[in-house]
Order: sequence, then structure tokens, then C-alpha cells
Amino acid sequence: MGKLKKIKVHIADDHKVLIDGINAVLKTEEQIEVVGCSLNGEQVLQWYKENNSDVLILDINMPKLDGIAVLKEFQKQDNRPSIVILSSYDDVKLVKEVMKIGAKGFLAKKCASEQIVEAIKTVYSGENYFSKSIQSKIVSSFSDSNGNAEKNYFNLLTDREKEILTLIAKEFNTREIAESLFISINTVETHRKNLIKKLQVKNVVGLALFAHKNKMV
Amino acid sequence: MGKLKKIKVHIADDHKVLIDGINAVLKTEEQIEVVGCSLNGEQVLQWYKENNSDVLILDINMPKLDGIAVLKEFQKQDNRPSIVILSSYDDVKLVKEVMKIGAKGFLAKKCASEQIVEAIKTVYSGENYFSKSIQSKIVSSFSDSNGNAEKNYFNLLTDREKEILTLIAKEFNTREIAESLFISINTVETHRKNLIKKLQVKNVVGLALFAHKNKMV
DNA sequence: TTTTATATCACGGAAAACCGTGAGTAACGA
DNA sequence: TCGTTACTCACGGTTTTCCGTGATATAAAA
Repeated sequence: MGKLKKIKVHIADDHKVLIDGINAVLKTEEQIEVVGCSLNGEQVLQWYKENNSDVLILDINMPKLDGIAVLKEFQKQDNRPSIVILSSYDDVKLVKEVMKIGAKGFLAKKCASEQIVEAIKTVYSGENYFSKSIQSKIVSSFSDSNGNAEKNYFNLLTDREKEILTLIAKEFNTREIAESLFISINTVETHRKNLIKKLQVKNVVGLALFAHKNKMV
Repeated sequence: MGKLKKIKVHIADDHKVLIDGINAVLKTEEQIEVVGCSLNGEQVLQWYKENNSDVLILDINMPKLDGIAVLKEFQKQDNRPSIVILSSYDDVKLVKEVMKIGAKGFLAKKCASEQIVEAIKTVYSGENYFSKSIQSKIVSSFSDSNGNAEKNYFNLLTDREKEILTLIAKEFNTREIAESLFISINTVETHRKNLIKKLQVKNVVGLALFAHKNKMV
């Protein structure tokens, strides 16, 4: 073993240019071999029914079945590849979420391609891997709670507030929310007010966008 | 001439992985040489102050100065590269717009990397280039207006409507939009009304979510 | 030339959102 | 027991959104 066995990698991303690019980068790596590619989540699952790889580079935003759904599907299975999540943006919460459901690594697309190679080798060896940009974000997310804060906003919300926020993001108005939750309009308005304060947005538009960004809808 | 002169290419995109990928792909092309890269619009303009290239691969969504702004800047200049726009999504209206302000080609990121090579060679020879996916969209955009329709809501919007929708999704209220566009509040309200009708949503929340889903923010 | 599409503006009224302030209850932990 | 947090509700007033209806100007398309 050693020279003989290459790390088998599958790449899944709906941007074909990116797949080709990563492919080209990995072609220069002797220890790595790209054995398959997919353009959406369904293709990924289909491919793994009859094939296998050591590592899977998985984009979050994909048509038909997104990265999260694919990840959850793999979680049910025994013989699964080490999965490195590829995301357009650094988001500590997203990292937490995907690591909890079985991802082994996290790469932002803005990072350098050498980090892909690093990531593949690291997760193949059994360790977790985070791209440098997200590492620093994770670190700084521990030192908030006071001064800087950043965007731990989501965790500030109570369950009830999340519930109401979800309804707002579904285009429900205050009266409709009140009726569907069997509470007073005044109460809903209070919650809305608190949400706007907590999330530091200007109006319902800000609330809706926050909900959407945090995948509450 | 012929073998000696390579096509000089500059790549601008805020996703470093993508730059590295394209770089790797183009490295295998004898006729093409990548002479520079940028991660945002300002860098592009800075680079072209002291350097030059035959072709510029230009991403639309970039921090600091977006692709459109860069394109407009180049339009004022005499000795400019042939510009190929790189976009995350196919949008016939966007294609029209960028071609009008001097772009020579349009590539969606989901297209295959061979098309980048094709695009570079084509625009270098003086012709325009469109990726296949957008070609078919352009063609079908001529034959709609009747039957199928689908949910091409986005293309239903006029430029002004898109502009206003973007501002709504940025939490601007009607007065603020009116002031920033130097038009009457009444006009903005009319536009908002038309947007709600066209997109078949209930309120600004629906508008904001639509804008977000279509990556207008 | 007529029609259509786009962008502009106006008015009035109803509905909803926004904002501050205050207050009662229940649950939990220090 | 006391303090905190979450959830509930109320009131009054301002601002904004929502909705219909109608009008003008312009430029492109039929």
C-alpha cells in the first residue's frame, strides 16, 4: 500500500465549470483520482448505488436535491464516503449543521484550490478539515456573547419567535398568524417587534430575508 | 504569426477556487496564456492600468465593483480586451444588457469548461460567443409570449421593476426608494403594485423572497 | 398609423406595519 | 424566595403598505 492506492474522489456541483476546474487541479495530484462527477443531488445518490469513492466533494446549492438532503441520505448508510462540503459562503451555523449530520470537511468556494487537495487528504486520513477562512470565523464565534457579536442572532430567538418568523416569511400577515396560532393580534405584534429588535433589521422584509438565509422556509 | 502569439487572458471572479480551476483548464491549452487574475472589480481596473490582455473573463457578482460597473468603465476606453461575462445563472435579459454595453461573450457557470476555451478563441477572433444553455434560452425567448410560459416570472419584469425590487429586498421603504431614484413616491408605489401582481405574491415579503431566490441581492 | 409596453405621477381610503410603554402569568434556576 | 426569561395581552398614535382607478408621455412594435 501507499503508492498503489489512490484516493478516489467524486465531485458534485451544479456548476460544470467548477467541476472541470477541480478536475483539472486534481489531475496534477498523483495520490488522487477523480472517479465520478454529478450535477445534482439525485445524480449523486444514483452514482453511489453502483459505485463508491473515498471522498465526496459536495456542493450545498444544487437543483433537485441539495447537499443537505444528500448528506442526510448518506447518514443512513453504512459504507459512505468522507464528505467535504463546498459552499459559496462561510457560515458558522451551516458548518455546525453539516458537521452534525456527518460531513467531515467544509470548504468555501472563495478559498484557494490547494485547500481542496489538503481537504481531500485530511478527511481521507480520518481527520476533519475546515478551510482557513472558516476556521477564523469559528474561532471568533466563540468570543462573541459580548463585544463583537457577529451573527449569532439565530440562537437568540425563542422557539415561539422562530415559529412566528417562519409564518411571516410565508407571507402571513399579523392577523393570519394570530388566527393560526390562536393568540391575540397584539401578541403577534409584540413578537414581531422583538424580532425586528433582536435581528437588527428594519422591517418585515429584513425578517423574511433572515428567515430565508437561515433556511427556515 | 500563429504559433508564436498566445491569447492573453485575464480572469476575474471572487471565487478563488473557480479562478484556479479555469487556470488549470487553460494551462492545457497551447494557444492560451493566463496573464492575470482578480478577485474583485477594483482589482481588475487596477490591473489594466499597467497591463493588458486580449480577453477578459469577467464575473458579474463581485464585491467592491461588480462586473457591470467594470464593463461600463471599459466601454469608455479605447484599447480594451474582448470581454466574456461569467454569470451564475442564465438570464436572457442580462445577456442583452451586457452585450449592449460591450461584452463579447456570455458564459453560465454551469456550462462545461471546454466552452471557456471555445469562448476565448471565438471572441479573440472577433465573433460573439454564447454558451449553449443560453443559446437555447435566447431562442425560446422568441417563441414564448404564448403557450408554455412556465414560471419565467423573472423575465416578465422590466429593468426598472428589477431595480426597484432589488431596493425593496434591501429593506428600503417606498420613500427611500423614491429618493434614491429621484422619482415620486407614487411612481414607486405603482411599480410595487405591478410587481406584486406580476409575481403573484401577497406582499413585500413575497417580493423580498423572490428577489432573494433569484439572487438579485 | 395604431397599438402596445414602459415609465411616470396623482388621489383617496382601507389595511397593515411600526413604535413605545406597560403589565400579568408561569416556569426555571440561583 | 428572588430574579430572569418566555409568553401573553392592551392601547394609542404614526407611518407604510396595499389597492383601485385614472392620466400623461414616449418609444417601439404591429
